[in-house]
Amino acid sequence: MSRFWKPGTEKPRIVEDEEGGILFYSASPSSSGQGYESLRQRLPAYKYRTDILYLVETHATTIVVGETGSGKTTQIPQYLKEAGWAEGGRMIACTQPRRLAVQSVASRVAEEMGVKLGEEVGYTIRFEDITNPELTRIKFLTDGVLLREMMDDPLLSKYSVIMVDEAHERSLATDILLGLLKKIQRRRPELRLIISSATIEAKSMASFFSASRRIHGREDEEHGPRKVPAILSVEGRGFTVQMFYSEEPVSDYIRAAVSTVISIHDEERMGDVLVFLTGQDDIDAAIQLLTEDSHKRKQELIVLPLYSGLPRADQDLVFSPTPRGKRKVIFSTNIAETSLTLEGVVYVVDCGFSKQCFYNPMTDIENLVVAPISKASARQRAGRAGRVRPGKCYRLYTEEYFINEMSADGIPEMQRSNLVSCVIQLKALGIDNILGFDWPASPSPEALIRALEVLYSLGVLDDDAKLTSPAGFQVAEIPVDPMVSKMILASNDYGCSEEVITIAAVLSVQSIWFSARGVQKQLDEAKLRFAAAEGDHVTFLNVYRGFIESRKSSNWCHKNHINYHAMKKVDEIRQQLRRVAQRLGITLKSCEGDMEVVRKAVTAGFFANACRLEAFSHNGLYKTIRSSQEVYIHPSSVLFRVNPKWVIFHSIVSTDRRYMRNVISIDPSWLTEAAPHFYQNQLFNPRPH
DNA sequence: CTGACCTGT
Repeated sequence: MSRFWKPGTEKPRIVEDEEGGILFYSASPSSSGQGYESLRQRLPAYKYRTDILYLVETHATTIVVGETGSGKTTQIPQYLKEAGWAEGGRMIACTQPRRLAVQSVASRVAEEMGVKLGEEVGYTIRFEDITNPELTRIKFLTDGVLLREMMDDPLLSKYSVIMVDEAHERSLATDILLGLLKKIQRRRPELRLIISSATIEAKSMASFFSASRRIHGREDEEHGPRKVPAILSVEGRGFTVQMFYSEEPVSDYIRAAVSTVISIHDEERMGDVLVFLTGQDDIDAAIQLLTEDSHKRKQELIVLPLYSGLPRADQDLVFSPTPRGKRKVIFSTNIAETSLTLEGVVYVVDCGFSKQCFYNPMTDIENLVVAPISKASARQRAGRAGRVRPGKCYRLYTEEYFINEMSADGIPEMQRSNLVSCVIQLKALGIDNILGFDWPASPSPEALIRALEVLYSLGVLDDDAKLTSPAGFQVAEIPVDPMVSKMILASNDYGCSEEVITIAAVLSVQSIWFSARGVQKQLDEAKLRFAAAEGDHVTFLNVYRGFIESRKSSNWCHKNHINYHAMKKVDEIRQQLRRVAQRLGITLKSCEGDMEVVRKAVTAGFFANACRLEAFSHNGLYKTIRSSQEVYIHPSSVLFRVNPKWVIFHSIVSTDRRYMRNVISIDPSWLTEAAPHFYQNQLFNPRPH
């Protein structure tokens, strides 16, 4: 059982742990915080309490290397508060990359302190602000929310200490935040930073925060904290994990994973198995193989898939306790690497790959590809076997490959993403020299220049690459992709903001359609009930109207193959966008069914994604106007096989062909109307056919 | 004639 549970006392319950994963803690002893004192003192972090406080006092930046179960996330903010860092109206902030982690860590800390959540201890995530400006002293928040807060308070002046947790994950928001915090430190020497990171990244974090691009010798060494970061290592509470490697390279990792599971089951003592694969297809194939191969063992195995697209009820199955005499086998994507922690896992099988998204600034296309993982990822996966008792990890690659060929770290998201949103955020914070910005991991100049070009073409940046007023500031203010923001701004001129905000909300979620194996046909039929001749964006409006008319019924969604949770999110985003739009002076107005103005507003944001059907094309070949790239309408679009002459797409997925997803038909004259500078006269030049 | 790794404002 879990290390926090005293057998025979109370039943364990599930809450998030400090890695943002799920772990069994003992049930709360009572409503008072008294009972936590001894529990807190047994955490590894407690031994370092004095050291942590001393280092934070004397150093501008402290890097805490803390492994699983060290208690750093829940304890350090409390130590800081106890030492007086939250006095005089100041606050202690602690950021997390994920919403769930923010909520659970905040409620855990409130419980330990014996205070009501939302008073002394609070949290803020999108759509949810559980803080009290008068009372809150310790605030947990996503790093994305803290970035948004900077737009109102660029120096984050209400915080005395900012702890950035899980910095080794190198998410886009974390890296932007780190770059900006380094800048803030120069203006606010009294501010303290705590960066929490895994071992591998600690040194690069330290050198990032020590290196100064300013003139040396200016620093005032007699007063204030030391500028060179301190590094403190706190041991974790993970159990040892024994490693096993393939003797030879594996050609079919799905088959290898399944046979490894079978031999674990036949030869090893009880304990659940977690298998890391790359995606839904892998997982379905592996489960099919295993159930075919192991019908004899059927009564003993509970085989479950786990990926984010799975309905919530199916996801919850993996958390139910394994009955006595049975063994759970979970086939999972990367979701189990950082986002969720499964209790009871003793054996991990690691295929050595994951799906990763790479952005190509030359083609402006994102590619989702199966790629080898890094050593850091492999260690993280292996560590999932050592939370309950000593575990075993089976790597489906050779030890030689691990040592000599696997790269130490993954490529930070910053270096493989479209940077349009990132650049506009920095511009809104007054960072003029984007190319010279001091990033924790510099993105390629090509990606930055592409982002600047896109923003310039949207009229968001002027000739001096400064944010335009008011358009640039308005686009930065709306919490969606800049092209979507631009579309919302344009909707004000066309008198269709209600419709366009709904479309913007739908475009901001993964997919509103519910797709599962074997029901594609029913899904296609359901789609036809909502399909609009103008294209997918107008179809979304029909779906949303139906959802509202059904009074947001989950049953209605189910019957129409629509993802209820996605629609709830659409509704929340829509409400947020309406509030922001009103604040920016946009009139909320419906065009009452005039879809031409809606399509014009879409064009105003997405003119750069215009395509023309090739003359005499029999297979639906389009070419983009901007760069003559060959593209096709995705079969999931309502315009598939309709093939209007002129279309605009929202995004491209690249497989063997490049497919446009979410397509709307337009009139080419709207392009020159929306972006004369962008198209000039290239549209109507006759081309030889 | 077919795609959805994971996050976040």
